[in-house]
Amino acid sequence: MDSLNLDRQSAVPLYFQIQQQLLQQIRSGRLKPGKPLPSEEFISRRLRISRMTARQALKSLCSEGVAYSRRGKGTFVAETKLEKNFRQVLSFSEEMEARGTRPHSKVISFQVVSANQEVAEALDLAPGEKLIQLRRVRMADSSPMGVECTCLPLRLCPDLLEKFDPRTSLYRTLAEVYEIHIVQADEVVEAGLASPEEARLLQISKASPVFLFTRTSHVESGQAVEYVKSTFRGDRYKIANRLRRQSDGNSSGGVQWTQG
Amino acid sequence: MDSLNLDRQSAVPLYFQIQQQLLQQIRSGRLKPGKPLPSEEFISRRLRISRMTARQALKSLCSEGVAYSRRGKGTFVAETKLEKNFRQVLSFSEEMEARGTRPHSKVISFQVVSANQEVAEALDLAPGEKLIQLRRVRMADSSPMGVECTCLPLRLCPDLLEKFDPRTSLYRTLAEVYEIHIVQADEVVEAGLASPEEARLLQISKASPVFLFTRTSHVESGQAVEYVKSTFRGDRYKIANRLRRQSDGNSSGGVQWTQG
DNA sequence: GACGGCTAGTTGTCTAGACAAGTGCCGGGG
DNA sequence: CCCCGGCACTTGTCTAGACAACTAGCCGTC
Repeated sequence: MDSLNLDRQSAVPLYFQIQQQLLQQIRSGRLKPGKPLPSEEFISRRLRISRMTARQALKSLCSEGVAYSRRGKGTFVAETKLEKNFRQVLSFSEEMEARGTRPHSKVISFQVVSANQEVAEALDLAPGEKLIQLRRVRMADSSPMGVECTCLPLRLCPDLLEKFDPRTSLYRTLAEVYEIHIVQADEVVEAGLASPEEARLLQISKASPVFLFTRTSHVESGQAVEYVKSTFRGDRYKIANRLRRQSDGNSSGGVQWTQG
Repeated sequence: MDSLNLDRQSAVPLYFQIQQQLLQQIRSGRLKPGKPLPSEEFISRRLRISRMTARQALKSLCSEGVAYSRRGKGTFVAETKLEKNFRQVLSFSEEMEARGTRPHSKVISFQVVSANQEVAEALDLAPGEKLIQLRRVRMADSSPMGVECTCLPLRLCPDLLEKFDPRTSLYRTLAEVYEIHIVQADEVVEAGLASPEEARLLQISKASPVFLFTRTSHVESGQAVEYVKSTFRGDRYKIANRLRRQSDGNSSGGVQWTQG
């Protein structure tokens, strides 16, 4: 009834199969917060695998914040109060879907422009180098949520204007057509007030509070390939985060820990 | 000269000793971003330990975002462009120190109050249960940066009013005096406008843009022990984050990846 | 009843291997 | 010149153990 089983022919690692099955039991509510997960010993005997492999499955759940371990006691399902928002910061599409609304975009402009100093600096471009600039209003159902302006060096994707359908995923197009695989981004968030143009596009009153996001995305070599500035409605948008503290003082989460 | 060495008599785990030494080499600049760390094989031969132990040291650096691994290539020091801000979201003390300014606080009130519904719900309290409430203005040098209101159930720390010096670290006091070890927090960030009182305390004009933070902190069992609401100046405060994308779909950072 | 020791169960750490799979380079054959 | 195979190196996964350290309950002694 524990419905743990393995496909040893599969290319999927054993620990990952176990991790996914446990995760599913947690998500489905069969394993409730605070309740113990099967022990490393139990899993390894039951599935006839090494204890280290079972351990790897449990530890991966811990590193995601889904579970926690206590020496001498066991591994337990973590509380899941913020589950719905957890790790969804800025993930526009996912957040909209979690709310049951369909995300889509309205393209304001999609064109080639010359880089201003700010973008040139962020993307390490030659002065006046050409950019692809894509400005969109991000919508949830028919309600505008934010304005987003994405800049890419033209030389990296010279025919993007023809090859990219702005209603699809930009990142997927970059990966499939140009072999540009973004693996990391640095992002800064500020609180500000909507400009008159933003207020009009977002259908809010002037000087409403907004989030200002500035993101620089990089490929594996560290080269910056994308610069995005966006403005999101403060009344409709929240950032949710889970912070974690490690015993030594280094955080495994996306943010460092606050000292009280 | 690689200055890796072990104290086998120490109670400190071997992998942790290695991790700390590598971390120190990275922080000191002897290992630069993009450069490879010693391979698992090299470390295990050099220190005469098992490869799995060397691996554990490297993996722990990866899980902290200090390094990253590429199958077939090696483990490398992560880029640190945003190092100063990276993972410092809401870490008031550290951010101030990074700017070269000294953080301190001005206590507005430190008293016992009855829980309102919002706090009672967050901390799972009985109706009307007593709280310790600490309101502070967070300052950088002599400039106010934010207002913070911290609430703790009185029954968990009955004599905190006497035992805690508000100029010291609250978390350290909770750990040392009451054995309350906070290991996780869920936080929500909103963009808003300063209220008249906040504007006065922060010395900004009314209706200036501000960040609103709401944090619920938990001990390992999942029990909520702290509820914090704070308001920080939008003109002085930024949130910096590094997002990382993994091939699997499991994020090691604190936030999930945005689809372009 | 209080206390202490024993024991079973659990996670933490560590060993000494194994094979798979991806990367980068070099050299040989076309 | 270009391509491809082989080789060295690396990380990813897995095995089958070992001992240490901690927890919780049980039981007998004081």
